[in-house]
Amino acid sequence: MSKQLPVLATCCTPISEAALEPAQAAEGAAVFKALADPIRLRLMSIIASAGDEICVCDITPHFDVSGPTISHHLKVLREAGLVDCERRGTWVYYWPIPERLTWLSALLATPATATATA
Amino acid sequence: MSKQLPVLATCCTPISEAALEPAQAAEGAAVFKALADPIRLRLMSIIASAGDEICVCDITPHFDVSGPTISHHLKVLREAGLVDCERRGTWVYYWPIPERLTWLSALLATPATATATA
DNA sequence: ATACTGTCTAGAAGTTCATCTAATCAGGAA
DNA sequence: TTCCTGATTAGATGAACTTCTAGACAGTAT
Repeated sequence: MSKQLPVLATCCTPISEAALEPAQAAEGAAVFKALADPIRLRLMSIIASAGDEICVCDITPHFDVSGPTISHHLKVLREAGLVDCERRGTWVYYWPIPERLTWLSALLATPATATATA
Repeated sequence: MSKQLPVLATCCTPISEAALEPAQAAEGAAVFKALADPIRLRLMSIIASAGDEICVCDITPHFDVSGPTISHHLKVLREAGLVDCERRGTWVYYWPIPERLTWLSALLATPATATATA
């Protein structure tokens, strides 16, 4: 179930430091788009804060939308490289890819961010 | 030209640490949506890396789309609270609101982020 | 006042997106 | 095998988004 993705640089220059090249902007915007939905942002947060991994069956009850809709949103997060998953028996488990979040966080970092997170 | 916005908490719990409440998720997703477009992400980057402020007339030449399209995207960034602007004579100047970027960066922070930005 | 420049607003066209229902696939149990 | 449950895929619909052209507005200069 793993996806082949263009590998994002593991580190980057924050957007406040130098203007992004169009190609980098397209890459970054695609990942932000994956988080630009309330349900997907909550999904990401539930998965990322779950500790290790979490079963879809434990995710769905948090939401008021249909199962296929959750499945669709999980696919978007997967294709953005933010999470990955594996079927084990009847159930499918999801876990976060924290490098992706780290990369985004660094992209948005400002001089104040370093102080705030230090 | 300043906007009245619901004030985001200046600090926050990273999404990896605790699951976001629906209301927080809606708030965050709205800001991510503003950055989820290649042109807007480049605009944000150009404005944030300009030092102090920058004239629209110095922004437009970087892009291949029409003036009204740039104007529309700047409005989206403004309504997301990411930038603000002021007309001075013939020209309009934009500057970043770095607290907003700091907030987003902190929201996405992971344990690794603190190390990376420290 | 009139003309010119820089920027924004209004309205329209085409595209993308979120969501649903129905159907399909994967795996376990009888 | 056959049935049942968990999850995904397929297809359709209505809403939202991006972009354009045309027009309006703000300010300067002649």
